[in-house]
Amino acid sequence: MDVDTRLLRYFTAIAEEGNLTRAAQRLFVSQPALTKQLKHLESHLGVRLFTRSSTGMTLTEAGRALAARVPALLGAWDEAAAETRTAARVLRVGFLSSAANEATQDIVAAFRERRQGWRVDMRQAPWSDPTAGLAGAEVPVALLRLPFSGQESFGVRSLFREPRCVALSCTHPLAGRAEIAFTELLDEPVVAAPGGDGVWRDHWLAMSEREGREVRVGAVTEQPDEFLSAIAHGYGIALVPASAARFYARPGVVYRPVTGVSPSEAGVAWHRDADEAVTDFVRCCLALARAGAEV
Amino acid sequence: MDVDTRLLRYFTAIAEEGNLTRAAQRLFVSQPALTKQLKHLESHLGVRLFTRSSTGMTLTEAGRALAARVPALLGAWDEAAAETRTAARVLRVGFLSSAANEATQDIVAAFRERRQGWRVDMRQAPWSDPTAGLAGAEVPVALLRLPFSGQESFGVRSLFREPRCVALSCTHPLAGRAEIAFTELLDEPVVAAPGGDGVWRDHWLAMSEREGREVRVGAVTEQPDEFLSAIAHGYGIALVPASAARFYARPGVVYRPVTGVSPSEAGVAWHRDADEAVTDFVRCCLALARAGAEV
DNA sequence: CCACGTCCATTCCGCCAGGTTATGGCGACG
DNA sequence: CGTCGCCATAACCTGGCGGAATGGACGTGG
Repeated sequence: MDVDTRLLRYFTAIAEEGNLTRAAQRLFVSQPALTKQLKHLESHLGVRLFTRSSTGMTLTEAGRALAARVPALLGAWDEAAAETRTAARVLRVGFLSSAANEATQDIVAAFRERRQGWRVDMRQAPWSDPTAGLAGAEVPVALLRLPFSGQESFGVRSLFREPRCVALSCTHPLAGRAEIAFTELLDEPVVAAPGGDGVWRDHWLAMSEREGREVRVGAVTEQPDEFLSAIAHGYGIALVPASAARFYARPGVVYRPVTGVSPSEAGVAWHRDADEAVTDFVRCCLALARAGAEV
Repeated sequence: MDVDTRLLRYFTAIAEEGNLTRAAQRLFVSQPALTKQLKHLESHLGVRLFTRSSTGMTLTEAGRALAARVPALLGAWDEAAAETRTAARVLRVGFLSSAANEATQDIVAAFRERRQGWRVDMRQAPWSDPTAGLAGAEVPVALLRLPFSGQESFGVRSLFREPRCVALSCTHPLAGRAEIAFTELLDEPVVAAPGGDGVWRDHWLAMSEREGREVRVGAVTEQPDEFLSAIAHGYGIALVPASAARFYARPGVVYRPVTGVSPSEAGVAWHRDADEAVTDFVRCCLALARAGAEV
């Protein structure tokens, strides 16, 4: 009777992968769940969309007809949603923990100054999505950390750089040191972000500074509070922006400067086909980035 | 995260009614269910779509923007589904119990002759939907009984007429009679179809032949088997097409000719914007209607 | 020819979204 | 000021979704 966008995304994933198992892991669901959903779609349409074989799934004539239509359907929905939000004078902004630091409030204030009567709806994203909702079209613009994979398909501007430091438990042997060389940390277990995103994860694990040394993952966390408690429990250490010392001070957690790792870069990213409000927001970001960089 | 067509239909119903309670009964759900679903949609979009008051719901600016888009979205989906079915060489045909009688098989055969390699997918509709799925766009074409309300918005052709007779329990006092006058039946309880469709229901209750006499409804049924068992149990009598005697003979149920009621008219109806396969099917119906009428 | 790997289907189970009924709060209206 | 209509909330129930484990069909390599 009813079809939702999820079903359509499932369908395209299967079509593109040509393989249920792989499509399932790409969508982060189990293979039986996909089987079942696909059956629903097929019985809803009364049509077989794929021919199954032991080598995989291939689209039928009907499946190809549907596949040709689905992107337009999903696009039309995203567009309608974006237009609705615009009409409500609400700008939804994704962000990653403290992505833009102290500048965030100023950016929002500047935007509300520029667009009287608008509201800014800040949505914090989990670290499993370094695009902060941009990739899933949940937000048209986001404050985040660079680089992230898939960056090329969005508009991206750098806002400022800041050094990275290390977060460790106050009980850690190195906690008393004023400064730590990254080479001293190569064998420490780390508290990492989940997910498979390559560039971004590599940056925070400082893969390029490890020269091939293995990473031992002591814990995986999605959100700041989980992260802090993992650090405090001594499950591992982690590289964080220097500003974390101001934003995430907590008993049991200390932050120490680190030498030998590249700085972190904060940025703003947006969907290419976004509306005027988004470009206004980006302008505000850029205007305030200089001020923020000096903090 | 995901939106389905149901949510959009709910939304338009609320927008059109301007009143949750009425929209709820139009959609055959409870009012709290609508409240909850609407909240989901609003929080998904991060936008208030209606302003609530004790006089009802009125669209906000954002709500109007969405309302302007939704028909196109739903239409695009229906279109994509129709095209997919066409590509699969499947024609889905809605029908109402024995709508086209013996002709049905011949029509299907003729269609398969005309369109080599096509399959016809017959979907039986419940009597709560006299359009046999046409109104909900579940099928592009249907075999049904005329008249039904909303008829003007579809293509409609009459196929044949046949007399109506009365179905009654074999224990009924009149069961032994060879023929019955409708005036003798005015005080009998009847087994009726559910739902509010005016013209169609009135026709089967023979409202215009009752001259204002009240109808007593003894039972309401959705499907032939329910109907037959209701008749057999003596919950009431009912007018049926004369052909029912052939299609629905059953122990405990007798069919008797009735005088004083208009005949029943079988027809084919289709969506105006349907594709070639549908018009082919309609042609087959018309070609075989004459043959069927003589049976 | 068999043993194994791959891929899709099936089964069973826990859980949540979406439904229902009952009830509360609030403004409009007589 | 009582009453009615309308929407929100609470408590509860159930069907469907998703997960883990398993089965079955097919191809492939030793």
